Amino acid sequence: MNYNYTDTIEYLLDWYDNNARILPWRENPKPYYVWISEIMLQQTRVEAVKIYFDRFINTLPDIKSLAYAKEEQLLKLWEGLGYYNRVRNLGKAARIILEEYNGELPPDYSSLLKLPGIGSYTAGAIASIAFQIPEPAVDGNVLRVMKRVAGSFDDITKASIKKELEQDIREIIPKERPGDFNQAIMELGATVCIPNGKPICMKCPIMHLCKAYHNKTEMSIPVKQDKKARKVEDKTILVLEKSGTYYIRKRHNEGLLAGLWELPSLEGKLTPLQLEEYLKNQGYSDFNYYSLGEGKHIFSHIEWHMTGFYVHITKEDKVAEESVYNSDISLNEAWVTKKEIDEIYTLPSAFEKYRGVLENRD
DNA sequence: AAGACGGGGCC
DNA sequence: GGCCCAGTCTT
Repeated sequence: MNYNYTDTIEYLLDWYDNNARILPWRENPKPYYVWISEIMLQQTRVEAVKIYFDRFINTLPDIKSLAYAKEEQLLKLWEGLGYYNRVRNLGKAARIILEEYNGELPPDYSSLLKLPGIGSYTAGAIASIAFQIPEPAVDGNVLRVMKRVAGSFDDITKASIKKELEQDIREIIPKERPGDFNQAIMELGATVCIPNGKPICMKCPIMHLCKAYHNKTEMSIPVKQDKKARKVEDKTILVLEKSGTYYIRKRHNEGLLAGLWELPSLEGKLTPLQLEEYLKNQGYSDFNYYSLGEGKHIFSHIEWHMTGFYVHITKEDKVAEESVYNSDISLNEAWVTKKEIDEIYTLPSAFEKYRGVLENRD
């Protein structure tokens, strides 16, 4: 397939020189900064990443500090960004880099690709941007822009289509400014050849050679296979309060929000009567409660429909005290203050609505 | 090849 | 309410 790549390069780089946004990780593109920013940017918008990036590199300024950071701290720095395995993989990769690469990111594509959390896109991005190695960095932007330019109705959700485009770009990527070339296409995709709504073709430096523009098919490209509907789950979220502390517990180590903390969330939508029964079973003998109303949180593949209750505990059975005390050793649950939740524990955004009612004591 | 994995902004 | 974002990993 002919994308008129050679012509494209000149226009693209020239446009990039005049239109690149000023971004924190662009000011000093050292490998560590490029790496952190690229991991954060996976499936995440530039605007959301900015604040997280600055805080992260100020707290953990180099690979060594990242390698030695505790998982609790890493998760806290990532709280609200989502896809939490990204930051766990960052830590793992940092330790591999210390052991196997003398503490420096390896300046070659295949070594980068082997590190946890780094796939073909990120390996290409780091190689080209941080090390000026001519490797492609094909993300959603690049797929969209290139398929529009080519006027192609290929289904971009297919892995084979992405691989093919990577190979095509590998053959024409300029040796001089490979990182700027990759970033130019992404920048074009993010600001001109946009995903939602109508692309601003009049501002595009390569509109004269864009087949989709010529054929007026820009709104029909890229083609993506339909994804299946989300599963809906009913949940009951509890804010259990006892002498100014709140009950939180650690989620299962596998699956959604693995290993993060949560306000107790029960399967299904409990009625007040069922709630009282549950609380008594838990050993709470005296309490009062009120409804916190409905809430909804949408994940990529699941939708939580929640109902919440605020429960003030005034008395609990000896048995319960005992069991809480015993299981406390596992560190899987805790009664903590709002301040401690804010500063130490990672509570994902799904609980935001109910987290909002927590108050500091005194 | 398909599904799991977060969260938020824009239309 | 749906789409999709500077994707990767697992099954």
